[in-house]
Amino acid sequence: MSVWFNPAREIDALLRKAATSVPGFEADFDPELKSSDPRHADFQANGVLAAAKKAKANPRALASALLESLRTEGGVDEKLIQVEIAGPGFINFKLTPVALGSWLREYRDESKWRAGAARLMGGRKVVIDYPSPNTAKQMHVGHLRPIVIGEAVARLVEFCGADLVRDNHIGDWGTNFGILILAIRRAGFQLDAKSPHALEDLERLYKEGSAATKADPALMDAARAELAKLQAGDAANTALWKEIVEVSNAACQRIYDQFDLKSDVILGESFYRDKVDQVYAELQQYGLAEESEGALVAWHDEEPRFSRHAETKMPFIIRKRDGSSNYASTDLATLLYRLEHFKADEIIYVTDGRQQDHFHQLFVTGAKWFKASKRRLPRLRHVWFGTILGEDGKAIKTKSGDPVRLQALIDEATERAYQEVKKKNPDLPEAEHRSIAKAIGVAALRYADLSSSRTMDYTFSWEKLLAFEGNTAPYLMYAVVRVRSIFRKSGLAVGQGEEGATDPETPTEIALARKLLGFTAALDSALEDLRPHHLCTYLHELAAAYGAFYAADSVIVDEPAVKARRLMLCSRTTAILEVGLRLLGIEPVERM
RNA sequence: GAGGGGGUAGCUCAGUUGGAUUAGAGCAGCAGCCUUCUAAGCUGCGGGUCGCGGGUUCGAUUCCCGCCCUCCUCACCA
Repeated sequence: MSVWFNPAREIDALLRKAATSVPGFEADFDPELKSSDPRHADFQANGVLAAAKKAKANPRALASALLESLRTEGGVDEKLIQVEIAGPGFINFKLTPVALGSWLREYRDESKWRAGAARLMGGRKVVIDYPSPNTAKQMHVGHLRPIVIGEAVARLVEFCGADLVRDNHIGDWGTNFGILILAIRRAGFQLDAKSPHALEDLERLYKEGSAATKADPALMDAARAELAKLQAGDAANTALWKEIVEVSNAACQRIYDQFDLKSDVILGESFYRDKVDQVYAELQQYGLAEESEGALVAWHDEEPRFSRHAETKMPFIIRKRDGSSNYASTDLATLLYRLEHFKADEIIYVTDGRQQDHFHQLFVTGAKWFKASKRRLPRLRHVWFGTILGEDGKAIKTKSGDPVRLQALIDEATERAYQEVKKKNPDLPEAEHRSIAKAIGVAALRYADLSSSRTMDYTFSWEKLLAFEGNTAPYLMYAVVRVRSIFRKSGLAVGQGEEGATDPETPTEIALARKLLGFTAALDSALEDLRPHHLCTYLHELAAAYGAFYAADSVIVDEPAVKARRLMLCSRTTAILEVGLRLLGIEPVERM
């Protein structure tokens, strides 16, 4: 018989079918099949308990009637799956070593898993918006998250079959430019885009401008006026703006390169400067926007918070009092562009959680607008993340204080990794020490950020971000290195030497094999809410299972069948670890 | 006030639609394991009334209600 790629799904279907001929089960019976504590079983069906309650029947009796029906219908092959009733009426399904072995022989490489995953998002056109920084600031540790989370989500979605456009929607058309231009003028500063200190100078000026406009409302108005001039096409401000953007983008690119981040398009807010008038016109035409205190705003009375009757007014401001555009204007224009130009089925925005209200209003406004104009509305998702906090427990900001720069963090991670690899593996050539250190350092940062739930805030700490032991990227990469070393020493390529492999036998072989089968479930749960930490958790468990196997069972042994099956386990382990690490944006290394 | 995040082991955090005698992991602590495939590793031990109080249920860290603590957002910043 053929081997099921996803046994849980097949068992679920069989139980539903079996239930149709058993009195006591309704037509919409859900077996509630889920993965189980491995001490009991691989999967357990809990649904009989709920059904028994409805039918006022004895759950265990109902469960055995269901199993009887399953058997008469052909049931499951008991050589592959053991079934038993347990506890108050759970049905346990345990995969036998025969089933595990068959699966491992059948589903052997990335192309098989990719094909399996493609059913999740295959054929969908998806635009993902990240890391979308504001311009004219140096990147600090707070900018780690949009880069790392955005990249992981993008790769995950792409792996699952989406036709993906990565759009870096940089913030290059907002009031921060008004502040910066004002500060430059006030300081009499001459910007030299070629100066190596250009960005530092801009950042210093921005900080000065930010403090000054905060202290003096008249200066804030002056800053807004500079922005209005820029948006109106003023030649001097436009020239200055161009230089600032150029300096800023070059600096960002140096960071992106180190994170292996590539955008398909960079369509910043300024790209939409000539597209906002249509937004104003249409929203007014459909009665979705109106004047309020001189600004053009959208209210959403059906939501108390965004209602015009709310105690604290919170309108969606789509055009400012002075006529200039803002975040909302350009985001609405961007929404339309992504529908018309990219034919997006889905748009994913990766930003800080403090923008939740903005996106809520954007999505509601967009939905009403597209409905009124008879346009198709893409699925809109805000993939938000928590804030990285400074030692003081407050969000890290450029405006105040002096946050750790992202480049400094990368450099420190690389240096620590370099010292470590030189100590652990002194015989490697210097160049390899350097390249391994770079890979491990950045990987450690990424994984540290990705491994906790993205909606959690966390406090910045060198110790946390640069850990190399335990549940860290180096631990996972190390598991890959140990597998590859075995193949290298045996003169085999990964994937070779497994002819005649028997089914897993020892407890550690069986535990590893079961963990390997869990890959697809891990993908599902990571994709569900676009939460990469589910993948991290899985990969750590897989690496741990490999660690136990590695310590308990020698691979290079004399008995050919044992050796073959252990090589097979090694090969599958490294293949899944490598695919999983790459989904997180981490490139494995051969040695470390 | 409204909306959102969080409150689980000394610390940092998992816990998928409520589920099974011991609620998991990493770090930190303690005790072991390198002449054989890389010890960035492996094995074991100790450590938790899952914020508090009710409710629903055969069963609640998970669902409902109330309360407490904490962080974030709330008119022209993005």
